[in-house]
Amino acid sequence: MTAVAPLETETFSPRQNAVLECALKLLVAGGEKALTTAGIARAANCSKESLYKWFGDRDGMLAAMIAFQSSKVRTPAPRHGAPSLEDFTHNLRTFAVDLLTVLGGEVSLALNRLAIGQAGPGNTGLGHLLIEQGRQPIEQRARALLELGRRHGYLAFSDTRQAFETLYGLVVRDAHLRYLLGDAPDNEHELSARAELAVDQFFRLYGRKLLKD
Amino acid sequence: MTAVAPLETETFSPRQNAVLECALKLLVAGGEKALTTAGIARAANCSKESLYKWFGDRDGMLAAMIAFQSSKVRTPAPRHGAPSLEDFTHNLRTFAVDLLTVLGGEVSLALNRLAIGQAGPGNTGLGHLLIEQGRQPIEQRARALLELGRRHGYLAFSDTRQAFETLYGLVVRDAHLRYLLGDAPDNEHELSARAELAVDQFFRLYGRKLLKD
DNA sequence: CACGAACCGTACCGTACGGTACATGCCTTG
DNA sequence: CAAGGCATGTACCGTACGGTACGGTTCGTG
Repeated sequence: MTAVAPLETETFSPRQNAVLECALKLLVAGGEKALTTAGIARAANCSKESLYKWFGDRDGMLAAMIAFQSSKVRTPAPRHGAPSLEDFTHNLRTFAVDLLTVLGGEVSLALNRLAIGQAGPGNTGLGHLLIEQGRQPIEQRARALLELGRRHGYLAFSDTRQAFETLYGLVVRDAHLRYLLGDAPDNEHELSARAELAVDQFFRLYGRKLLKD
Repeated sequence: MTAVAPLETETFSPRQNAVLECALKLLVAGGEKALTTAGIARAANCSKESLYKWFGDRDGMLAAMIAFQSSKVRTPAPRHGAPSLEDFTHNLRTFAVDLLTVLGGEVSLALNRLAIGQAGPGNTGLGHLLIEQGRQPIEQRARALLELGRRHGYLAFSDTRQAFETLYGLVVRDAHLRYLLGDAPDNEHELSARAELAVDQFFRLYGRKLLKD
């Protein structure tokens, strides 16, 4: 099919991007019930007919919103070279804080709530889309980071996926679900404290014994 | 307030329980969109008027469903006494498997999807209810288990909450969210393997060095 | 300038839902 | 047996949404 598509920035026109941005704002502000076609058209100063012309139907609109949001996020590649143990630890902590920040972000929460609310026995489309577009980049970045640490002798593991999932669990715990259910996200101080503790625990599980005593 | 209420099975009449059971079945089968008042009345052979008489409105119905479901779950208290290390390890693994099984259960997933879909900027009612009714018992059971292990010298920690959250993260990882988004739950074999690994990791973080070499 | 494409705003249609009202029937109670 | 409460089932109402159709406007193009 479209296996040769080289750039994913061209999936939508600027006008459509603006409309999707408005739709995201609406979703964040009022949840799924506030995301009506009429509401989007009114907020974006466009006609419903254009919405249906561009996105097909409401589900296409939701999928487009997910794709658009994921296209906005650039996953910063960790600068390679030869990081010291301190650098690498700092990288891990930064990743942990970034992860918690992203998961607690308004737009991410709204889209996750949307996909989860839609998910049912048969409706796995949005969910899988969200996993693909939102989760995979994070996992790729984390796996690259972990393997970098292994190459430099700071970490020891055989299964990258297992190591990543452990790190994810230590960092996120049940925070994501609490956020989704409406709990107020933690402040920046708690966030970094959690990240530090999680990375510390992760090193005790997967770090080579380069740490003091 | 009702601190002396010995039995919480009396919150709803048997007839109402049957209706709630039907409503849960509908929710599990078809998601939130299938949970209409007319549908519930038809499936339960009752009238809409009775529904509104018993539960007030639709939100009251949802809250009653959560309360009813949580009232069905009995948290088995770990048998006290003096467990050996093997017993205690087995208890932890059982807890881990139970936790994953509960979180992956159809009813739990459906209710969580419902509450998450409803959750928004102001709508935190159902979410908090779900946290209180569904989460607290599990946490209490786990904390009791952890402190039992500490009393017997198998574990060493100062902050029970921190230890519990670590155990939770190691056991659950991102499984709950994947379930919620529509991923098929893991089979029993994967489940117990995950539980075993998680408990092993937890011992390496919080266990006294009673493990071999 | 003339033409056409794209788009906006609005009006419209069918449907489906939450909630209410009412008529019928069952079952307890005096 | 009579009467009243309680539940069922159906019909009904207002509303709001997804989706479509249409007239008017803007803008690029030959």
